[in-house]
Amino acid sequence: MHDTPQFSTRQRILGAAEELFAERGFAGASLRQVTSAAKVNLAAVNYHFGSKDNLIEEVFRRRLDELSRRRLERLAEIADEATLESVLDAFITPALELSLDRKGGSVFMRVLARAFAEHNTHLRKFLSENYGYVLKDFAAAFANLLPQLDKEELYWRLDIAVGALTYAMADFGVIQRRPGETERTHREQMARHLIHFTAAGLRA
Amino acid sequence: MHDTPQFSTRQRILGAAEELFAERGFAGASLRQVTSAAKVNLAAVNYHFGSKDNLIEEVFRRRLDELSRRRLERLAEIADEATLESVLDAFITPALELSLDRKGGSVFMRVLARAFAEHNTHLRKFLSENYGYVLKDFAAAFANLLPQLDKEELYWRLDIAVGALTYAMADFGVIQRRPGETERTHREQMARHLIHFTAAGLRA
DNA sequence: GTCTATATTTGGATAGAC
DNA sequence: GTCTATCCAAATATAGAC
Repeated sequence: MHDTPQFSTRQRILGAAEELFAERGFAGASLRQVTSAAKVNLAAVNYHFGSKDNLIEEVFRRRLDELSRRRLERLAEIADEATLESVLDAFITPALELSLDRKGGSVFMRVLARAFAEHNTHLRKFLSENYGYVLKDFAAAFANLLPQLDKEELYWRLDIAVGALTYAMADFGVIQRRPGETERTHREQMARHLIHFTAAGLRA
Repeated sequence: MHDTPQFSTRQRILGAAEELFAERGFAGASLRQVTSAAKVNLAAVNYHFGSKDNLIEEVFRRRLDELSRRRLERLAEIADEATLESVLDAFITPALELSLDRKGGSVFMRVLARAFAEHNTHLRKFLSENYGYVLKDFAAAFANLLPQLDKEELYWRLDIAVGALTYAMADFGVIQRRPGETERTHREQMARHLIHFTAAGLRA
């Protein structure tokens, strides 16, 4: 009888890659570091993913498919009673839940923030082509709620808001809670403050 | 008679490194790419800076010494008539001016944003040890202007504000202006919107 | 201060046995 | 699907001539 690993080789690679990409960046984390952390053989990456670039895309796909679905689901649910706060909540809460529920989910928000900070053409194209519709739908929802703003003014504020959200949510994966506070409480507070702050900025 | 380069080898290396670090990250940009772009010999980096890590630190030092000085100068100037808007202006305008005046200054704001996105221990320590006092002084100014907020509430909002500012100012170095608009006008508008948005979020 | 040449390490990727 | 062994390109860094 031999060990039955809890996660498949493929899943272990994705998990280790996620963690190392968050910590050292896509260029900074080598495949050797990834396979070593995942406790799999170096050759396994190329067998399962073909190349490092494909591995990077898979790291995103694994989380973003579901995250996008849940964000749009929630946006649809609150359509009748949409406020700036409820729309922001529809965007933020699924990310918060991901960061709390899933092993590695919290780390992923940092990977996502890196992808935005990197102006890597290839990566941005991949994300925009596959998940750009989510941001578009949310932008439309905000436009409806802020009819007093002209198109240009709205553009500016959403740009700033997206930056603030991306940056703040990256910290879902950083431990900086005060003693006595649980991870969950800390992040829920963060989400609450983030909604409050951003809504005020948008309707300023 | 041979060419007299307008900038010294050292300066050319710093300029090329700044640009490539902004575009590809610290790990993503190799010294070969840097020296090639700077049109200097590969060995020149080690001669002038000793190592890649030292080069990275010098890229920051070259801009941050003056930027920090100007930010604090401006903060002192408006001390008597401090408002959220004027304090935010004291933080943002020197960065805006850097991005407009200096060759490569606009690119540097992207490098700075990368440094924040990277949770690189060594780099964060260097920045915090050498320039942390600037953020501390600004935090104190904000605390004075927001006496109704308890310490924790203030902490949250400043955290979110710093993220929004960092992220948005990185785009000082990205060309996305509309046709007919000058670079300067575009960035001045960005700064104006950023102050408006962030002030509203802080006093929400 | 700047060059050529090179030492040394590390990177991504693959071939072929099992 | 997973391993060992290896190829080859690219990385940082240095030695030594000029």
